[in-house]
Amino acid sequence: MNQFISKDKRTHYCGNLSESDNGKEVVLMGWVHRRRDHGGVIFVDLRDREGIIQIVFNPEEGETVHSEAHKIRSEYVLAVKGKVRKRPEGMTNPDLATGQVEVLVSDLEILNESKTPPFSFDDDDISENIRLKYRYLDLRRPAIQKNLFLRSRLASVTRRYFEENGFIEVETPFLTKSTPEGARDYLVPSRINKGTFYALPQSPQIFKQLLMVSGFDRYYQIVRCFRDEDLRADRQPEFTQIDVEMSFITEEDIMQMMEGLMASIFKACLGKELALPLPRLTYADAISRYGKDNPDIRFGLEIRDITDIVKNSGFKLFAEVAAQGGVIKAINANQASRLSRKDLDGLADFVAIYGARGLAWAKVNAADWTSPIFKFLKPEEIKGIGQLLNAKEGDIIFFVADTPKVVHDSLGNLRLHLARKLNLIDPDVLGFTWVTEFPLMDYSEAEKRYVSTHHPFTSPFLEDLHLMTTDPGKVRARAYDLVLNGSEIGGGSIRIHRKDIQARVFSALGLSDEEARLKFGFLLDALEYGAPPHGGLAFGLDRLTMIMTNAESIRDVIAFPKTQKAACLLSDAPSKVSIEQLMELSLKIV
RNA sequence: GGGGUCGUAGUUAAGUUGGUUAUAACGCCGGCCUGUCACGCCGGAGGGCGUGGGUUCAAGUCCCAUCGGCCCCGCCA
Repeated sequence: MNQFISKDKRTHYCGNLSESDNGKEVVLMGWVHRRRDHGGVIFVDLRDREGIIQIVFNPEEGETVHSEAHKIRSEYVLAVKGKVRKRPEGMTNPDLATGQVEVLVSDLEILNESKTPPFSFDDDDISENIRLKYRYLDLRRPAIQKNLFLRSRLASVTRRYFEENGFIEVETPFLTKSTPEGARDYLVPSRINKGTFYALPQSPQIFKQLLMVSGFDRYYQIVRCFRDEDLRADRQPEFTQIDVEMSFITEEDIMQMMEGLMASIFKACLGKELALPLPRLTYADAISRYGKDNPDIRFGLEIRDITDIVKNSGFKLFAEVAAQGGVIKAINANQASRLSRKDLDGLADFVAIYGARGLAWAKVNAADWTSPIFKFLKPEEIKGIGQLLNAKEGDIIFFVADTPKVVHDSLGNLRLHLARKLNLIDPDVLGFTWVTEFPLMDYSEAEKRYVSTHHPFTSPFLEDLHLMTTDPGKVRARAYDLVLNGSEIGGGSIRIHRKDIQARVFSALGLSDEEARLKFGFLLDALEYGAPPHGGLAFGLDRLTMIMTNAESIRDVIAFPKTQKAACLLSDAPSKVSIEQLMELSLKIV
């Protein structure tokens, strides 16, 4: 035994064999994907990470091997030696990459048996429950392997790009200090310092800024980050960031550098050329035209403001909303008249999710509209709306009247919903856009104060500084997000490097000197020792991989993901710990 | 914190207004078969319906609670 592994080394991957290997003696290792036993000849589809090859056991080639082959079952691990040969005329399999050839086996060793797997590796609709419990089997599926190979390539191209451009990769700590701004932290109790806690980083933000103070000039890191917030199809509690920071630069320099990175990645991973520079939108435009700060620009259906047209409308709701400082906006779903009355009612339910109390609609006919609100509107209003939205016969216009936030949320999401329903998105188009000039701060109703849109170290536009005390919501930030196909794949900013400006921002955020010092003291100290002008950005590696692989869930691009309840079904984490462990940490469960 | 949806053999699903031994396909096991590639043919085993209560003569079907998967709102600087 043990002829294989130690002596007869593997010569080829299964999936790499082709006609050019015809006649070669090869040694293969792999898993039994399927077995077809014809009584005489036995076919086995042998699978490894590169693909599948049909191997043949023929009784005429040796009775011992053939009888051993009878024992083979699904997912057994085999080592075989044999000769590659072209398949006989008419016996090729065009559905298989290696379908022109097969391997006639002369030696077989069953390296390991396998229990019958709990699900089929061909099946696409296995419950995630089962998939995640047996993740090591789920990961045998070629589709998922392909995702992880692309992810690895993406990371590798990224490293090469940054090395070529003079960046240094520096590791920053995972056991660090809790920063109460922003997301919830994952906490780690300190045994040595009882009653105190480390926090796992939500991002290496402060450390990378410190590295700029230290003079490293150009830093990057592919780094895990942690946020203890609720999960979504594109959100995991631990995720990977491509983290970047540069000194002595403006936003133009960063954006250019990052566009180069995107071009390298898409070229190397997907063979796609990007047209640079990438398009740009201001935050204000993104919101007003698309209702979102992560607009999907691959299709139209843009939002139009009709407040001025209908503020004195005979339709009382519009007039009232306008009088109360709300807005009335609309989108034209071109040629959507095939939507049924039932569909339209469904859309009203859809926008209700985002707080809209109603969804008015109008089917555009040659001479008039079919619409519940038609009779309330004056002819000039109908004309004005029709012109602004370029309405043609067969179109359906949708209206929402409410606060700006509700209008933008509901129409922004309705726009996406309709695009999918009406099949308006070309899957081959890459909808890149930068979104710039974010507001520095938003008013938080929950906290009754202004909070940072991005983070408190983001530099304001200097020309907006005078608004800091009078109208903080109007101050623009030197921040920029990169959006791809309606997904925020990265974001960053020019940072504050001057202590006086940092103090003004903290004060606008309602942070006292003491509080600021308590939370970020070490950064503030550092800014006093010759901090260079600097800025950076971070990409979500998982989300980028998701888009590039067309994955529907972030779990499909992460080897061992968590469920929506933040659990790992494979390892059963999180789990209870012993009382001894708790005592050692001086912790008590309340 | 909230809304929605799902949980029935190993897997994927079907199970009408509650009613005899709970279906099917694939998989699995056994037999036959020398060219298939979702091989074919014959035969067989396998679950008591996520869990715990309850209503009822009778519950997979109704009610309550609970656990878990997924999607979404809030949240995610």
